[in-house]
Amino acid sequence: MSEHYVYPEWIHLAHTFENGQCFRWRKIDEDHYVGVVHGQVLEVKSVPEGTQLQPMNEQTFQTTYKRYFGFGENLRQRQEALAGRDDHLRVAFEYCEGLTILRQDPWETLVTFILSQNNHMPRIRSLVEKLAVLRGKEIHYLGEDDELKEEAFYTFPSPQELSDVSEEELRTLGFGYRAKYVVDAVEKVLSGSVDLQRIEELTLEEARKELMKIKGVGVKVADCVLLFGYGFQEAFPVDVWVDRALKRFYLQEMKAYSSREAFVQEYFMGDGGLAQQMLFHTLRNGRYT
DNA sequence: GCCCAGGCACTCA
DNA sequence: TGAGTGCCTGGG
Repeated sequence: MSEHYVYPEWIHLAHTFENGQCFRWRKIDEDHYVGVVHGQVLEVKSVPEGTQLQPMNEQTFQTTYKRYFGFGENLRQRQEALAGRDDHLRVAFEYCEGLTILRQDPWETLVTFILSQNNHMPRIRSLVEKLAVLRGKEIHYLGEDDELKEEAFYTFPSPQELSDVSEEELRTLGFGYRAKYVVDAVEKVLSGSVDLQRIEELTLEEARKELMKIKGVGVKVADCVLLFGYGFQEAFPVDVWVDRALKRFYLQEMKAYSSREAFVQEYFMGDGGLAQQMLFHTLRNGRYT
């Protein structure tokens, strides 16, 4: 049996893993998931004392995974502050308790959201998985579940590992017109014309511009990468669902602002990313009547 | 079997 | 600067 570690903070795993911010977690049963993160197969379970991770030791947790799960970032207080703004956010707060915004690997997040455009979630999952099988490293599950032990898992391939992948090869796998976007992202990151490390030091606006140098990356995809990959808490990706929510709930308020962007920054108090996830998740799951 | 999805790029006014 | 349209594909 591999080592495990329990962090004394509870998060709602289903709300966190099944809200469209990540695509490599799989449900084993209630409050129990398995996924590939930072090059290893990780099992996560909600337990009475908090959140149990396996395999994990305290040092690895502190250096890598604490950040990934967004632990220790006053999530509840921030959600509560948003809930105080209006009834729509209050409803979302009650439904989304324990929803966390993950801080995933920027490269993986970038490619994942390039693949997300014009796609359903199950298909996004399938494409991400295909890419992992294509060039990722095979790794194995180290827990106690006998079925999972038999399975092969794959890391998400680095830009170097994808350097020899052609548009043609990706098209054959069903990537469609997004194939050339993935190839372009690999080229620009490897050549240094897009510097993924530098992005975290930029302002939201500058960071967006940098990411949008890549073909197939527009404002929506860039904002997803900045929020889910870099932790820009003020990033506010607007997809069809969030667009519906804004029009349905905030049309009047928005008119008082010079732009939608200005409204979002002011109204959600710099915590647009969290507000966006709450509204998206609540609306998409039919909790607004 | 058809429809359409957590968009983007390109064109044209 | 904004609206309109084509794009790959397979899950629902």
